[in-house]
Amino acid sequence: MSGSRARTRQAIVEAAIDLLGRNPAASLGDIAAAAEVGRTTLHRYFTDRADLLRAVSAEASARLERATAQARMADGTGASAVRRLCQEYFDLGTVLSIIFNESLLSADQGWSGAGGCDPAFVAMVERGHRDGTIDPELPVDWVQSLIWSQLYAGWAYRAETGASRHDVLRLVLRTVDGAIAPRPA
Amino acid sequence: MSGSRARTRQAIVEAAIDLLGRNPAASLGDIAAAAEVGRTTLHRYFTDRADLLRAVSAEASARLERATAQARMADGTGASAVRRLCQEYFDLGTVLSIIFNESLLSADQGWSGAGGCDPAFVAMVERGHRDGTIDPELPVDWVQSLIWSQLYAGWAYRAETGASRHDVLRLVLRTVDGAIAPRPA
DNA sequence: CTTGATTGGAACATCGATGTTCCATTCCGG
DNA sequence: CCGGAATGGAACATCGATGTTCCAATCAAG
Repeated sequence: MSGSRARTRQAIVEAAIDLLGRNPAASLGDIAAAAEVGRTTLHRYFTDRADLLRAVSAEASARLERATAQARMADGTGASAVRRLCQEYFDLGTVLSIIFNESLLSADQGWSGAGGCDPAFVAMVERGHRDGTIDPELPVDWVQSLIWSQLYAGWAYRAETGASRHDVLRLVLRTVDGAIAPRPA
Repeated sequence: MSGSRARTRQAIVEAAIDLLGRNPAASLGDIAAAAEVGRTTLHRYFTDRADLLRAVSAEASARLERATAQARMADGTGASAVRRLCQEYFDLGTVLSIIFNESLLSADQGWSGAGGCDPAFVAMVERGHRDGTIDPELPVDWVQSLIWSQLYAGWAYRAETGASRHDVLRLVLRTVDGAIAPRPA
């Protein structure tokens, strides 16, 4: 039945996001095991490893886009929008790693990772430059790189230290705020 | 002759640091090619892949230690010492990735990556907490994670944008300074 | 020049990951 | 209950990375 197929497929994609986020070289066998399906079943849904990767990438992009929309980058001061964006991205977890690694391989998406293309993001940071809430010395690209690296660092920090979600989010926001703040000097 | 052997060995280790830093799954064949030696020769110097990894790890640790000593973490204010440390680490390049990935696998070294053990580092940050140059709300572990992530981000940023060493170092230092500065509020 | 050291290449066996095929079992709606 | 859909496991072929062996070519010092 079609409902069952959809559920199985989703379970595989989710297991793949989890494992591939931690280790991009995870084997299909491990992914199948994590999804609690046979390796045969996995191949029944995704002919190739590449096929699975495409599905994972699509799911990750969808989640990223949802979080992005949620952040309303066009509202408020530049810095407050950056803060909201960090909050929304924070819970993406291993999806961040997926997007991050993916951007190094296929420069297909109009977004993220590499050349910092997303016009809404550029607009947000440049607005911050003008309204005095983001250090004008920091290029847009750099701010993007800063956000990604801090979100990743926060995720890793949490995994290492076992700190609470709330505490780590607090640290990330405080750090990013301080980093992008214009200098008094 | 012994001089030749040492030179060949060093060339292999250096090529390995370069390739493995970019891609931890690089094949021995690629590494041999990058070192401009035959794969046979590589195996003559390092029986295992594990054997080569040990040598790479040792070399990376040595370079890291040299840079650490150079930074004189005990001198000056906490923040100024952090700044010096970033400067010294900045040129380590792919060595940073090696150390970073390594720390996730083998928690043997008394240093770096994971639990932030190095007593000199702890002393430096706590000094900064006391002398008012480092935000006391940021745990020592977090400052360490911040430094690593920014150095890595800086390296990646440079590779992506082609910005000059000097400009990227400037961005890294400015960002870390701002991030660890105590908040006026 | 001669000799031992060093190297590169070819061939081979092994191993794990991958992808495919086939069959038995289980699940679920009609 | 029945029949098709969905699943899991076993077996097999393939492929790339790895590690080993052997031999010919080259280098470098005496």
